[in-house]
Amino acid sequence: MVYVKREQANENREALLATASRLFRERGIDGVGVAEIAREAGLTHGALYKHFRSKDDLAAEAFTQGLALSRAAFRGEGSRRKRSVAGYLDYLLSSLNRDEPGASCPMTASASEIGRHGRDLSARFAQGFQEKAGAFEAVMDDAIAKAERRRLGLAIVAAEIGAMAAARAVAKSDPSLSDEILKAVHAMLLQASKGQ
Amino acid sequence: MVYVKREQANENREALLATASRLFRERGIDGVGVAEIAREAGLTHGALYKHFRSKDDLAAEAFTQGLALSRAAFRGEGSRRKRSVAGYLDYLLSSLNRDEPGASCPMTASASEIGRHGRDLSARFAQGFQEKAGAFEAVMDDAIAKAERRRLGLAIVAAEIGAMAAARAVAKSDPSLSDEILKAVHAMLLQASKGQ
DNA sequence: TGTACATCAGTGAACGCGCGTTCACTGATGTAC
DNA sequence: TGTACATCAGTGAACGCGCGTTCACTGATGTAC
Repeated sequence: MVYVKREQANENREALLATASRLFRERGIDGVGVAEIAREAGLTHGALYKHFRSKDDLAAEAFTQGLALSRAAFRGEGSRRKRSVAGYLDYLLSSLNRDEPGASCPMTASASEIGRHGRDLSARFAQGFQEKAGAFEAVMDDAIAKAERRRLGLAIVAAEIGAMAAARAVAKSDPSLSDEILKAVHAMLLQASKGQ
Repeated sequence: MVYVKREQANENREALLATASRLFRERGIDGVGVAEIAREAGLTHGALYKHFRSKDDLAAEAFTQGLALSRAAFRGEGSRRKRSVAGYLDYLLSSLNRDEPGASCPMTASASEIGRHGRDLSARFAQGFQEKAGAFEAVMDDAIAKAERRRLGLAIVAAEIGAMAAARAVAKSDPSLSDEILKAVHAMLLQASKGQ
């Protein structure tokens, strides 16, 4: 494995990104070491530094990669899920999503950590946030004023992030409260998305 | 400082709790070491283990202590802030609150981390969450059905947590987006709290 | 197409460092009589 | 109230461990002629 073709090297890089992305979402950036990431990707930690300048760099790239994957899933590419506010909320606020943080949106999984890291991660979060809000705007009723749709898009995404974080936080001790939170936010956001 | 009266020992314990609570909110539980906490509280790390069984134990106690303090501030004890949904939201979703995570609600500061720690922290979070939701229920219009008030209370608190996490996440790279998020969620929640 | 050689992904030992936790020790504090 | 002694908060050295990062080395891969 020491001497690899370019193609193989690219695959290794992708494996590092995918592994890092998953583990960071599951256990937090501070909760996972580079050695473990490299090992799970089938490499040694030394190789990791041939692909990324630092753990912070890896975290930033992994965040963006996770965003891209979860965006594709969210928009329902290849699925028959309805592209509507209700359809999006059904997906985002499901218990399935709650129970698999490693496969879910990195913004949702790491919300309260991002502010403690560098400007780079912050900018990537901001980008992802606006895109997700834009997806909601795009499926809202045209009768709602543009500025109001923008406001609602931002608020819905923020609320969805909070709902998932809270639902995950209480899941271990109070599963029924966890479900209740998801349903309560779902109902409130669906109502709010119709405008006043 | 080695030989202290009971009273002094209690003060030291409180200092450890207050320091831990602040630092955990500012940098995350995984982001702060016990040595630093003890040092900032004016003790050595050895002393910390006379007051708490482990770092996890300290984290749980610090979380509850932070909850109690922030609850008092939130409910506006000793202030002339209005006890209403609008008054609560003004306070919780302010840029002041955003910029001082070390003094704000521990649920908001650590939302996405709690799910990765033990059942104990989860239960404390759940308790704090329900209390905060209850405070909102208590100031909502009586005309709204009880079950609906409960639903709204939970949804509002979840959304508020998400709004603050998102606002903090983007603050470093896009301060105006950060403000926009806080305002958007404020408007949406105020509207929602009036019932349909 | 063949040859000569720079590039480069990957290895694994090593770096210094800080982590959470334990422990022997100290002697003032607090208690029991 | 005085005395004898167990308790107990705090110290600081030490534990093993994992952290992020660096580096000398390897030799197949890819390129330049």
